Amino acid sequence: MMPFGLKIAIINRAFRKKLDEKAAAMGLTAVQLRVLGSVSRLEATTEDEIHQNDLERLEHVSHPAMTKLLQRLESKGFIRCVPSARDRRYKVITCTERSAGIHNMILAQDEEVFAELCGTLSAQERASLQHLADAIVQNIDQETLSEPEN
Amino acid sequence: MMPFGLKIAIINRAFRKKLDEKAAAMGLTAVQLRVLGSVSRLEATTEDEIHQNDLERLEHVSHPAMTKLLQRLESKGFIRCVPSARDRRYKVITCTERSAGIHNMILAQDEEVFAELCGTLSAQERASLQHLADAIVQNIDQETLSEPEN
DNA sequence: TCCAAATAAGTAACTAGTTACCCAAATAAA
DNA sequence: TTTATTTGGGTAACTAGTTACTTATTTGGA
Repeated sequence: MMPFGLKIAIINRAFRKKLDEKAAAMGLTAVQLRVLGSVSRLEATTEDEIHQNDLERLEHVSHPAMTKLLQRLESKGFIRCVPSARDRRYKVITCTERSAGIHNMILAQDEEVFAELCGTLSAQERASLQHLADAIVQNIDQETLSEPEN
Repeated sequence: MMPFGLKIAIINRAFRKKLDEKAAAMGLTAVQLRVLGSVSRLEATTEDEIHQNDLERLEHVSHPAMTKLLQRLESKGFIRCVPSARDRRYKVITCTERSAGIHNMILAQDEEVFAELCGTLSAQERASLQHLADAIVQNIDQETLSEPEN
């Protein structure tokens, strides 16, 4: 009887709120922590330069939102942004000493919040939820790929 | 490997985006449509006055966010707000002629978006997803009830 | 009865998200 | 080679969300 859109919005807000409390210990917000985690994870898994563009596509977030996020992360000293030598349109994003290899810690905090939210769910239910969420995200990825006219 | 918080944020954004397209036909945003749906649904299911307070608790949204949302819905002529005669601190919210009984239509649009997002999921998987989301929302409701010190 | 605590709603200032528009650099075509 | 298109990033203006603070009304206790 409660619309699905409302459920998702409530879960999203509750998740962000819980993660905000953990992120505050580093002087960050939940969203900033999540993006920092993505930068650190990409840095650990690819040799390529990381561009703002990549983060926008990964998080399905608009240009200006990512611009402001990265400006805040840079001003707080968690990332560095320099123009690419290969193509000066691109902004190359790297972690600083302060945030190098931080993705494991951030992933652990994400899992803690997930566990808190799923208090009453069995291990099977949690796994099922992760699987279903993956499938939907994959659908969304697929759709945005097939409509590049924008 | 993708953190759950990121999955939820991506799904939430995709849902809002799809619903925004439908809501635009009425000159509303997805969030405004959702709140209007809640007002209309409460109006149809209870005899009590509907207060801003009730909507904040239902949607797990902060005071100021709801204040601004209701101001926009009122200025667009979709709801009316008057102080309660019983207790003038309360704001009584009602649908206008324009929005009376609109909750069924809004729920149908929500279900359409849900179906689009779940394109590749079986009926069992969709039902399972709804059930899991309900359980988490219930957990969140429970927690916020047990910590009223704020 | 009067004053203090509780509570509904509003305001200020901020982060996060959107669309729509601008600029600069690279690419491709004349 | 010069011009036009494409593409990455930035800016403006808005909605939506947050916390922290203020205001006003009701309630309850001295």
